[in-house]
Amino acid sequence: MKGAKGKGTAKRDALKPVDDKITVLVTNVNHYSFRKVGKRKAPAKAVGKSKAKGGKAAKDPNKPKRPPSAFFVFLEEFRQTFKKENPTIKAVSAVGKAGGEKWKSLTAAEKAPYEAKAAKRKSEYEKQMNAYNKKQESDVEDDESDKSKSEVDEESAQVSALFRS
DNA sequence: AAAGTGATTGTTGTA
DNA sequence: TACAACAATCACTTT
Repeated sequence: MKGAKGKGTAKRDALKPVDDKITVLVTNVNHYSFRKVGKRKAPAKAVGKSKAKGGKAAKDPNKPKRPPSAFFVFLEEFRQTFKKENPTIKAVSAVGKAGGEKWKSLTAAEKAPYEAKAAKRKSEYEKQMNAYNKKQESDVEDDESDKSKSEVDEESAQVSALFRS
């Protein structure tokens, strides 16, 4: 009975806390209203990672993944630091909590570099999406013999994008 | 063996 | 406009 998870079938958060901090910034923010005060996710979607069963959606290795937010960029670095100071702690939950707490303690100026990097990532994402969409159009139907040429051309574009930075 | 889970915040995509 | 879903990570859990 380790019962580490407890819920078991609970997808990601089922019922997340979010009850004490959110109210604060809601008052003045008219643009974005409430940040989803209450539940984050209701349906039980399989995320699409696996599935790979008779279906067709998902399972697109070429599909570019969403660009990491500034917080995630910060997390990448934070994880290393956290791991060094806490080599024994490897739980994602521990790093996530510590990272979130630290992130909030950072000032806008300190977040700036991370946001800049995130913006850059987004730029690349758009570029890759462009290539991905283009591929989709060509991929709908056609002869696979010509596909090789297309793939090579697209890869070159992506590689070039990476070098541009 | 391989996919899923947990925990964080931000951004993207969709209705 | 507002919400749902997903992005990385890694040991453990489940099928």
